[in-house]
Amino acid sequence: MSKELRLHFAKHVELTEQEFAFCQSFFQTKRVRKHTLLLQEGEVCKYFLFVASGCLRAYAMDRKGEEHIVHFAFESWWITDDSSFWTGAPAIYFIEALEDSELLMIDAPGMETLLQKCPKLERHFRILLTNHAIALDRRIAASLSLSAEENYLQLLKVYPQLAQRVSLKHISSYLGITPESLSRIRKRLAKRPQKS
Amino acid sequence: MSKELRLHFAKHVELTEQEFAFCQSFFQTKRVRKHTLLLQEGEVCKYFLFVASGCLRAYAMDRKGEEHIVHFAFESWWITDDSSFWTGAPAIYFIEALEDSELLMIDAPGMETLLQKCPKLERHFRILLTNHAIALDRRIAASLSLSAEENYLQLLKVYPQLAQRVSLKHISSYLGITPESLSRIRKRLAKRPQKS
DNA sequence: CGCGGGTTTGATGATGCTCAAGCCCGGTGG
DNA sequence: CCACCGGGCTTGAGCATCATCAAACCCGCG
Repeated sequence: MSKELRLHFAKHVELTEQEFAFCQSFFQTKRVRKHTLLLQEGEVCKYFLFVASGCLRAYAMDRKGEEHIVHFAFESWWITDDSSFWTGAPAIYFIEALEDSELLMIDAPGMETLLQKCPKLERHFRILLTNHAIALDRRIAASLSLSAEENYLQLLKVYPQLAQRVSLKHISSYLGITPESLSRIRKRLAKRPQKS
Repeated sequence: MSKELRLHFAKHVELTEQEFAFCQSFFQTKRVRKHTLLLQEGEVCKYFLFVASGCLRAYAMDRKGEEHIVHFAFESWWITDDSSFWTGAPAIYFIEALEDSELLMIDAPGMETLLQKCPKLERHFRILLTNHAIALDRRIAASLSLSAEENYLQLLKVYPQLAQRVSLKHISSYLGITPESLSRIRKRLAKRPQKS
């Protein structure tokens, strides 16, 4: 299960076997079944999670009790409630497994130590966060300038796996529209000339 | 003008006078007047900009020629087109000064060298990017769950300076609504019992 | 079978958009 | 000093998109 983590780190830094073994020692592994709640709003988020396999979602709940998905996390992505994890503040998101998943977990003191002892990873995470920021900017730009339908198509272009793996309800929540609207959008697209 | 940069770095790392002097040597200074375009879509974004004073905006232009503001940058914030700056791809945003501004500029090779020679800054930027990601997540969650009016109020709560310094047109563009709508929102708010 | 979650469909309505006109105010030139 | 212009903001009327509410449908599972 840590093979995925090894490959993941290798994207931006080179680690020797020993170095990686050292890093790995900071993580616990966990297998969870679909629907497992890993974090609740209001708790302190103890772990930074690496998804070795499976799929999670982070969502916020508004005053009316509606859920709004802020992130999905598939294989070899990280997920956490950043503000809670890094500062110890109460979490503002829920995190839930959407499929049976294998996770690697590191807590905040572990993360601090890891980064201190293995400063190469500072670089790794800086690059990761930069890419993350690029993706978030694109999502924001898309939501500002596109219609619901265009937004959906753009999402599918970036994450083609999504339509297969995630329910209509969750995709609509991520897009900020109702399930009914997304259903109608799909219907329209289905009966329209489409490429590929 | 580099005093602001010094204070900024001091938020997350400690640098000696020499270290800072070294860092500083990587930056050029630039004063620009309101309305100056610092980056155009399609160009390669050569610089990572630190705003010592003043205010800039980054915006995307859609097919219809409408502008959508992705970020504002006030004093001691950074701004760039990340995907272009880090990878050399064509920029997808425009960057423009909204006020006369003082900028510190570093190019990509400079940035790489700086981070290599002064690894403490990896940490600084990682923390900065984490905070940035937190802010972006909140903006996304807000746009998913709030009405235009609630969104505007939330924005004012986070950046009270905004209403004074930035035109209605630009704020509405950031919120993803038309100037007309924001004008009506303000009218409604003005004639309603308000706190403070 | 029949239950139940997720999805689809339909009818109606609200929020925010479009287009067009008018207003306010600061700047310029006569 | 005033008349005029122009940009930014406001206001109004009609419209599009998407939300809401309610019902029906589909299909896997007990």
